[in-house]
Amino acid sequence: MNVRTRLAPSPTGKMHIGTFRTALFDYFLARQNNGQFLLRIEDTDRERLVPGALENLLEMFKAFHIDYDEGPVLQSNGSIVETGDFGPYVQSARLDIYKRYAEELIQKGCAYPCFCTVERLDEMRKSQSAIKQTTKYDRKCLALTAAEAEAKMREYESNGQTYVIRLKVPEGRTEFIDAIRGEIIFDNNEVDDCILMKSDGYPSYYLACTVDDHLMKISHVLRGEEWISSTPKSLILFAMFGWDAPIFAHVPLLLGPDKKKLSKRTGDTAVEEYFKHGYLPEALINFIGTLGFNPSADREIFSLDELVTLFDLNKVNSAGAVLNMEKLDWMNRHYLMQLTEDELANRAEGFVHADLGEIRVRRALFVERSRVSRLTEFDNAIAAYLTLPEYDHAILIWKKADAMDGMAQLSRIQLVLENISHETFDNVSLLETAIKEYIASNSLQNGNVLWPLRVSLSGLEKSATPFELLWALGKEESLRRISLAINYLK
RNA sequence: GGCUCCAUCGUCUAAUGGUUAGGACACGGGCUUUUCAAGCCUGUAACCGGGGUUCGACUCCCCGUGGAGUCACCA
Repeated sequence: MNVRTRLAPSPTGKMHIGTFRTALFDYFLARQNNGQFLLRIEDTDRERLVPGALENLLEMFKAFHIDYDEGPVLQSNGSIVETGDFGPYVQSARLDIYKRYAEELIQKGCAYPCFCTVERLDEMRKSQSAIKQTTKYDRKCLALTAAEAEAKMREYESNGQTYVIRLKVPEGRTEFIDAIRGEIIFDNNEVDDCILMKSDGYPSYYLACTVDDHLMKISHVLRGEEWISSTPKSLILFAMFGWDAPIFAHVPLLLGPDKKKLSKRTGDTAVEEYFKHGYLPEALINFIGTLGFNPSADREIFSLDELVTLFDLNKVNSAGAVLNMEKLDWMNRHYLMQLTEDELANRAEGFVHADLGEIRVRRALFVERSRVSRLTEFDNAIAAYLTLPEYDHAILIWKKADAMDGMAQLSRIQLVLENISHETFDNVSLLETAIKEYIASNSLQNGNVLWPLRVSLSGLEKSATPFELLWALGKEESLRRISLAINYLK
């Protein structure tokens, strides 16, 4: 079987983190099987369309470097073009197709026009729920004979009135094997005669999605658990058309701390927000991609490529997953630690207000990366490197020494550092070796030398090691700060 | 409320009938160390309940309980 997966979002807002997780699974499955992963835009709800939503979606794919084989692609000049042989991939451009299939269904007696007003439908549902019944269409318009229905359709069309087309759900039951959950059975009595064609001429999700999944030869439908209860409608449609249904796999929900479907009230839902908070794409892929799916018993860190080879639909969990933000922070820190000086400077762009071309800034970022979790924290973390320290007597003096000793130690180390070459200053471990040798050969205590040195450089009670500070600040700036501290103690 | 799904440490999870129920985050302790991180070692902490099936159940079945999703001319 040629594996073809698809992500079918509707452009009603910024890309949702749950959508991204589904996209990841789609991607894993397609890539692992040398199949295709496609993007289809389901924009049939004209009222909920949000300008820029499509662009945001495509930008997020770019930001993650997740590529798909077919669908709309954002060009560098901002325009959108489609690739693939099964287009158009935007549903609003496929209206004639859906219309044709809706007519076929009416011909076959599998669908019928409905002329009920929204007011009547509201009333109907109200009285149904009043007596604790399942709310579903009462089939009033199904009582019309084919001829009556035909005549009424013509009448409505001629005087500009609108009507909808409904699915005529057959008797019996619908069952399917969910690739993640196993057998799921619905009694068709529970399935509503849902609308297939809306009064504005656009198809509903049920019709459009089913038709497109067939026409685009989708082999696996991966989607959120919230879709389980609508699956019978899709299956009924596939059967009516005489098409083979794809494999359905309902992935578990992403939950907020309240264990309910993630919502804006309890956490960030837009992928973009996570980028804004300073999370790295590789960390996000690792974190989200292993939520509800774990490839190993004793490993946490996986690259995108590793997840592609290790992914297994059978091993995807059924239960929802609460987002553990502390773990995301930990993972992000892990990936931050993997970056080289140059990479780090690149990633920090847009997050750090200092000049990233400056060597001191780049080194400061590199030194501080183990002390931050997210890119947004760097601005604060490197502040001490950019402005001259303001000393505090109590901090500058080591607990086991006094001001006299502190000043003496600083004066001595200042002389030592002056004689250390710029080459040595460019290498943290050489610097460390040189200073430790000086301490050892003069029978000094580490604390007596290192503590005031470190504080003279950073001005802080807690900071990176003096060796890292010297390396990041450079010889001249370091000596300048030491002099400053000596003067402060005088 | 109807229907459907789900149920292992606080959280993410491993275990596919036989384990002292493993790992990770977070938390506690220790090592390292001039401080803070990082790193390394280590501790606390879980099979929702009740019945079966079986020589043996976290694992399979049933019934409860709890949680969630869904019931639109939204997807």
